[in-house]
Amino acid sequence: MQTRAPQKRRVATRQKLIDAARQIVAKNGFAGLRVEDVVEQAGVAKGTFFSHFEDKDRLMALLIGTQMEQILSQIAAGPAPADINDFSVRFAPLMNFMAQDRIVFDIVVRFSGAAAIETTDLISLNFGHQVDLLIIWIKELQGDIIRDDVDAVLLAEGFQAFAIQAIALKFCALHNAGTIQDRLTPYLKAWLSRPS
Amino acid sequence: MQTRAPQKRRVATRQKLIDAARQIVAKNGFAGLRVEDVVEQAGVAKGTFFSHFEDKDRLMALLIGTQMEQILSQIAAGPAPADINDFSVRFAPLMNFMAQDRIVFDIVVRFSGAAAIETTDLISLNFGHQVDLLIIWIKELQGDIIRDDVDAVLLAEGFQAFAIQAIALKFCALHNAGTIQDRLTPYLKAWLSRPS
DNA sequence: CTCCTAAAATGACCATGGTCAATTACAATT
DNA sequence: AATTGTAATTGACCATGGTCATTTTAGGAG
Repeated sequence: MQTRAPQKRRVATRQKLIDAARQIVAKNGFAGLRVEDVVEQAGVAKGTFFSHFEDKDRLMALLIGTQMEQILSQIAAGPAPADINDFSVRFAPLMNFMAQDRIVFDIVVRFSGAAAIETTDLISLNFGHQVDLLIIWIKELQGDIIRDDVDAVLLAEGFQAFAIQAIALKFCALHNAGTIQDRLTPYLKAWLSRPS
Repeated sequence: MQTRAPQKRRVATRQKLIDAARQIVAKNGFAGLRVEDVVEQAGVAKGTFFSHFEDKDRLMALLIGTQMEQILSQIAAGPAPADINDFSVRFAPLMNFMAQDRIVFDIVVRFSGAAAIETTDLISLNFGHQVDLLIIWIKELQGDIIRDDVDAVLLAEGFQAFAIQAIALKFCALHNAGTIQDRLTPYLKAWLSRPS
């Protein structure tokens, strides 16, 4: 089945919608993003929006995923962690981004799909990329300060589970003392440390 | 500040709403729960609903939390796990309940502690009860098959992080092969096992 | 029993995400 | 250039969660 290439017009319209959404998010935050505002700013009809995006959440997932990829590439360009505490520190920008807003975190969780292989969804792709980077970092330290009795893939995916948990606690009124990193580190120490 | 006791009428109305909601969920599932149907079946006006529940999600959280407490008490009444694999098996009913439906899982995550704004929120309470039970189970096996170099509380909370991750993968189209328990067990073995 | 005040309930109304039959613009074919 | 099939867009309309000024009712005081 041959899928015809989209017309130039369609590509332009899509870009107008994305640009408009980005501006609105920059001004009002993700919580203040309304479809009516997006289409008005983009100068298209409401129906056009939904012919480009399955729903509002997909557009948000696109915007969020794009930013997550940018942040992750910054992290990947930086130095590898030297100790377990560094894992939290290096990932702080990405975790703080995910934790900036309840809506953002909800979207991330919903679309994370943790380490998906074949999908066009940027967030789940990003989670895959996170694992890729973590595996590289873990393998560098494995046998040294990191345990080598567990596969690096499992250790990397476990990191993500703890990260999500640490971020979730940020939104808990009862547990919002301290930074995300402070909450994550004890788990990582127990999870990654080489048994002595 | 003295809060006056609610009138009998109010208690009765609240119960009518909850009963109506339960019947609708039993018939249409959580995804098919509409506020208009609830108030119609309860025989009250729409505004009454929102004077009893902050929003629709809170009602769902109440229904879900109630069922989770029932399931957890069943689990607690059963035998303690004899090995690490048993942890997944014992918790299977609760995890399958949380994984029955995307909406249910979303609500659970949102209110699990990621959203423990109200201390009366049954779901976050339930997560606390889960930890309580897990701590008891862990302590029974700690030093034997379970590592004792990490605090039982941390181990219990880590269990939850892995459980959420395992359930989340169920909703990922690419990773929906196998049971939740199958996905959880490798993490638990690595997390709980006494280093040899 | 009759007032009276606060609690409780009401329902018209709003906000906003989402649908779809109808219309317009594009590009390939003649 | 005219025709035509289909991609792209439109906007009136719908579905449903949520609001709030108004009305009704409980139940205590006199």
